[in-house]
Amino acid sequence: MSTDAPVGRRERLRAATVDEIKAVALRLLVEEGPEAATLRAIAREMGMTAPGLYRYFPSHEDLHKALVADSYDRLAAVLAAARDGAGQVLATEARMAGKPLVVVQLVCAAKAFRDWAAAHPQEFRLVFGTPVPSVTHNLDDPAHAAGMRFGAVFTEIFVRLWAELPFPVAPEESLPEALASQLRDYRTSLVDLFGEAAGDVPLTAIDVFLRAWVQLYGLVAMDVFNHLHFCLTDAGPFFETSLAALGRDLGIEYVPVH
Amino acid sequence: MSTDAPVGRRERLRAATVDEIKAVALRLLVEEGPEAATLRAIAREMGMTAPGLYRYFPSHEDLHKALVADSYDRLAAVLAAARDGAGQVLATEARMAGKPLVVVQLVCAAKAFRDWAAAHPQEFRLVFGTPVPSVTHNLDDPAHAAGMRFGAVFTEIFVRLWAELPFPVAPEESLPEALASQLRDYRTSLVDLFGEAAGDVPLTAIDVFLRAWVQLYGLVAMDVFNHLHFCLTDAGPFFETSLAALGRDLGIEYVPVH
DNA sequence: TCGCAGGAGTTAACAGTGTTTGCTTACGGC
DNA sequence: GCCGTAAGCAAACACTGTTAACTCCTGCGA
Repeated sequence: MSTDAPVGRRERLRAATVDEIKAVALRLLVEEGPEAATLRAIAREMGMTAPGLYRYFPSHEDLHKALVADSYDRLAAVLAAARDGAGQVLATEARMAGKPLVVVQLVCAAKAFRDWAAAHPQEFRLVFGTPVPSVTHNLDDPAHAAGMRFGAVFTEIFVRLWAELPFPVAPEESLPEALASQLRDYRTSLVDLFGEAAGDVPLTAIDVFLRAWVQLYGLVAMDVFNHLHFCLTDAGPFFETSLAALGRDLGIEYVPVH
Repeated sequence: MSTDAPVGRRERLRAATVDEIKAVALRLLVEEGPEAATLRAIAREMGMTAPGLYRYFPSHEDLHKALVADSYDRLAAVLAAARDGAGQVLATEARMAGKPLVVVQLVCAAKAFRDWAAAHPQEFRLVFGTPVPSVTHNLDDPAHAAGMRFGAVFTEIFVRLWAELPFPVAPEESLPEALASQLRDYRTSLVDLFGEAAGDVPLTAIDVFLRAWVQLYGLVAMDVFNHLHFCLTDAGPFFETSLAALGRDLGIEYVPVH
């Protein structure tokens, strides 16, 4: 987002310009479509010329990547806010009475994900659509790091869900070893992020959780990308029944929010 | 694909040129990436110049749409072939003994879908990735019609699955009316395609089936688009456990194929 | 306070894109 | 065999991302 503690006036002005470039680019991308966010259009909007932008971004693609990273971060913030608002929902909505907080948090985050996608389809495409040409998911890519921060919101809730409300799963031995070893590595990275509690989650539970995430992604992506048009005109109610089914897989009872 | 019964020599030559343009464009798109399939590059490859292509396609975007439609049709043909090969699988693979044919057909088709996506990632992007700018899914769009032909392979198997092996579902009344009405319309269109048998499928079963399709799409799309890289390096084994879970939802027992 | 290094921004240009216009050429149907 | 029309081309237009060379200004160090 913004750099930390710019020392001199020069750096401050520079950071402000970087932010303005990204803001204008995002506005063009959202309002006029992805192909409208050309360097010349962005520069024109800012009262300068295209080559000047190269003082701030080494290429158009790098600017694009910065927009992806920022969108990831905004989405992560929205999800975190929804999670943190779950307590309020739990306190005010009558039918929520007695629900475990972590369950309400998961439902709120899932709904916030869909709502964000519906409200910001262009940004959703930007982030979750076809990646740029054969994207080499470099670990030092800022967009990749931002993607991890986004995913952490869901996984953190899930780790807590398992700690508080474990659901019955098959024994780990039932998994093919080729999958088990991958999930073990993934679980190790979760321990680094969320502490020892993550180490207690069985691989089969992670398997179920990943499937839930795939389901959530698939549903929202097909909706935004118009791949559900062949059968549904409004995917909203279908999202409800899908959340309910998803809750059954996770051993929790789904209760509609809002 | 190819026109039906070209009368004169002129039309025959023309159809051959159209096919060559699409073949060259697809080859460039697959081998050099989507942005390499420019009109000039295609024309150069064919020993002609870019404006000449306008005799065959009114715009670059129309050529693109034709490629989408063709890819849909090729995929549909692959799925149909996998379905028709299920009898052979049933006869030769020992552990398949006693399985209902329709179940093997569904599994074969699902696996063929993933295998095709893995073998043709660029074509998968072409068809299932971010659609062209705010795609207006016109009913007269050939790509849309091809998409319906593709979907029909899965839905036909599903209608037959229900007729032969219905699984327990919740009563239709449990669905929110906003969803039920949409599913009713969709079921009516299925009756037009597959006959009266489709009319007997409960709306709740269609709800389950759609969710299965969303799961399948989400899994394959996330794999091709590299959105599973954060947790898996090879999505193959995860696809297996997902197919098993998917089978449970449909009340069938999953048996690995090949 | 002053001088200057270096950052910011410009113009001009290049190679590429999709697309249109006007032209020539060649060939299939009458 | 002629003719009309389809096929294809060269040139041009308005774009795109990107580079090079240049000017100007300004914030910083002495």
